[in-house]
Amino acid sequence: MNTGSDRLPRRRDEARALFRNAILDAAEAVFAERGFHGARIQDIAERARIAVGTVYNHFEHKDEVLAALLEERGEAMHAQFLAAPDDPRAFPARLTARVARLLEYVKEHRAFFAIATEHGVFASGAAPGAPDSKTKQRQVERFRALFRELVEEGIASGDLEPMDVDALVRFLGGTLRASILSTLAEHTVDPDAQARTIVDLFLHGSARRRGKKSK
Amino acid sequence: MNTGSDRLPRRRDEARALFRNAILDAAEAVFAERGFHGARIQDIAERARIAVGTVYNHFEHKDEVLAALLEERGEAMHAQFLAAPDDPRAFPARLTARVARLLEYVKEHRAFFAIATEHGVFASGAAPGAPDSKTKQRQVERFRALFRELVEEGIASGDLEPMDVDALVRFLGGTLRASILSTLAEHTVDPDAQARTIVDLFLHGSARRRGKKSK
Amino acid sequence: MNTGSDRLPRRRDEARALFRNAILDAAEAVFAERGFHGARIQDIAERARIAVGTVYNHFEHKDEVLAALLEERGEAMHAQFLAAPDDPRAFPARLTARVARLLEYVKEHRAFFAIATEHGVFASGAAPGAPDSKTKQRQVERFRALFRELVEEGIASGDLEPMDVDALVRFLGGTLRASILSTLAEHTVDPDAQARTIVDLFLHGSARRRGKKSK
Amino acid sequence: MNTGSDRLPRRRDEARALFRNAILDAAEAVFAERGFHGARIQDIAERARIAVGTVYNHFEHKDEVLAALLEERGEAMHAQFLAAPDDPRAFPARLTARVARLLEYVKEHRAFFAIATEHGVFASGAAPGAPDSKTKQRQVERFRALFRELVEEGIASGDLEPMDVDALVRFLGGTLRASILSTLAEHTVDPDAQARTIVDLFLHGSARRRGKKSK
DNA sequence: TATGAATGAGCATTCATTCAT
DNA sequence: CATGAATGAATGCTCATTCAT
Repeated sequence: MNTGSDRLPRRRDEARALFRNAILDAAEAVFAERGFHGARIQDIAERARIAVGTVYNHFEHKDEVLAALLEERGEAMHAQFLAAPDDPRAFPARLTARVARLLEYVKEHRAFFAIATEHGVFASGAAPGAPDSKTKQRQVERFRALFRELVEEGIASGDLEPMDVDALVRFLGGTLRASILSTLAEHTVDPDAQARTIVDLFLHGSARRRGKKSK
Repeated sequence: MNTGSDRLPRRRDEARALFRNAILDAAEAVFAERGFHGARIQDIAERARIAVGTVYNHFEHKDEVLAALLEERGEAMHAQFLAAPDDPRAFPARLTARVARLLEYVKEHRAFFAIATEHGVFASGAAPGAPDSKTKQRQVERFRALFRELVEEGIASGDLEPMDVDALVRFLGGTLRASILSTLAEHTVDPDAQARTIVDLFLHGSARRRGKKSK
Repeated sequence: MNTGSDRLPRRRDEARALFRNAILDAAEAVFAERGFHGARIQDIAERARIAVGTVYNHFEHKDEVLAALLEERGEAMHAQFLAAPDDPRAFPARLTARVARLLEYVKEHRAFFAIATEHGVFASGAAPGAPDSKTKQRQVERFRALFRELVEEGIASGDLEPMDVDALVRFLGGTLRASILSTLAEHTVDPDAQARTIVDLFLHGSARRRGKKSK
Repeated sequence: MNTGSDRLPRRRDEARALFRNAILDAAEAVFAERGFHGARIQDIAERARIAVGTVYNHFEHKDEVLAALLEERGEAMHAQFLAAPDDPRAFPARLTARVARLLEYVKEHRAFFAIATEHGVFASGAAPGAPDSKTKQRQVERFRALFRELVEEGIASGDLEPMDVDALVRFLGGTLRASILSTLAEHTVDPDAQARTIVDLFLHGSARRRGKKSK
């Protein structure tokens, strides 16, 4: 299954991937700390314990480091938010499950989430001045599409008010963004409980509930 | 009413204010377009049709230009969002009126709103790498306090669910931020209608309403 | 003797001279404190309690302020060092009297002396980078000429070794410069005593005197 | 003697030293020509035939270039002035030998001597406005200490008048400074002859010598 | 391929000088 | 003539990118 000839290339590829990943890890930390402009390639290289030149052996430009970061880590985050086979069928519970998974991802990648929102991945308001790569736009679209799908699903199932889809998408993005960002610093919150709160607000708002409804 | 002796000083002060304002106007546009780091003092000066040195006759540092912008324009925006004597008494209508005024302000100062949110005025998620002046922090606190007050008022009046105040504050901020940012590009929306939609989402969420309640 | 018509002009001239002097006084202090390059016209104006523009009503350039300073105050210092009618006839006593007068002048104009030496007035080694005006050169020459005259007088009278005049001039300048500069900070020294020490070193050097000669 | 493993580092260090030296050489010339403030990093870089950035790869600030210059070249000059094993024992001859060595050094480093004196290394009268680094102060102290030592030695041996040591130190510094500076431009003088003249003036002053003593 | 020094365009800031009031 | 704000050339320093080793 593994011929001798491809053993070396494979090793080589693994080595490349190792470097690449180390760079992205470092970039994640540094971009989150200082923002895109404040982060120097030098800083990233130092944090990755490699030389500046090496960064340029893996990425053409500083922009590309950011793009790759948003692309690859965004892909993972995106995957977490996708519906899973075992998710409940009912819309509210289903949404809650997905949000909980997202929160769990964020818990492990606080820095990345900060970067992602800074670059408008969650709810527009992009960072002006930062590079506006294709990749970045695509990632933004990707999440927007996911949200839209979700909202349409909710409308179809009769769980969401059949109103302007874009408005609902923004509402969902804004709610998630604000709630998650604020927990970036805290380390204690339980993802499931938080997810329930978020979804409850998204679904029923903040108005006083007289009857028995909620949850 | 205007003695001869103070005529000159008054003129001078007016001139100073004129320059200062021109700089802030230019900065508003340039910061919004390119972000803090991307904005060159040169750009701001050119846009204001003055010389670079003049900028420094009015502000000590680039940072200070941003701080003054957030301070002064933020003050105005803040004022719009304050309760007005003629506002309705009932919480929902009251909130709607205030949001509508805010929207009207934003309509005239799209660029500023973008900057304000980028710097975390509306809902944290500050821009890393940007200067973190006292002024800026104060402005952020200011809005947070206003939101908190509003939320507490709503809880007191029985219109809002008596839950974690911070969570509601974030929810409100996130909802406003997302909704308003998305309309920054559009020129057509009616502030009142938009305000109603926003407040409705904030109060009753996105869940399908079976009964007759909403409007 | 004083017709009505010239009264006003005279007053005007006096006013001009007042301003001019205030500027030079301020410049003396600021140049001494921060050096030519470090001194900003602004600083000088502030110290003189006038506006920057006013400095330019009296001097064309920054250079010219320095030049005027060296010229006018140098003239005064020069005058002190000139032989006076009452000076003793014998060369050593004569030299001592002149040096004592110089020291007295310096006592009152420490700042100026520092500037003068910085600009090579006493013993070359000019400050590179500082403007090299005609005036400045003239002032330098002036003192050099005075020293040369003095040395030649000493040789003629048989009191100085008839050696290379330039070498003696430098020796005299160097001895004066070093001795005076070091006393710039101290406030206690008696000019006469110091003058005697300086002249003694200049005349007889530092070698141990066995016999009875000195003084 | 030279293992393979250290060959590369050694080369690198050599390269670094080469650049560093080129920068210091250039700085020596430019500082001497235009003074500290007048010297632009650009000028130094151009003279060294390197890029501006390279200067900053070797020195943090402009100040540091000057400091390194004073430190390193000053060290060498200092070394020349130190007593050597072969120096004569008798004070006058000993001093003459040392001064001659100093003159020889200066002959090769005219520019540096000018800078050193400008910054007060030889006899106070520091350049106001120029940076006042630790290094610089140390270098000044260093020479002063050397002079003091020398003077004390002379007093101990009975060759110098047992008077105020500081006064003698200043006298020596002033004499050297003035004599050397004036020869900076000339290229012909014989160091030994000049040293004899200087020391003779320092020891016996400029007064006419009747007897047979001198030399 | 990793390294890290060299490069130089780019930018914030200063300050001598001008000029309308 | 005094004033002081406007001007813009000049300069120190940074940092993305290149490239010889």
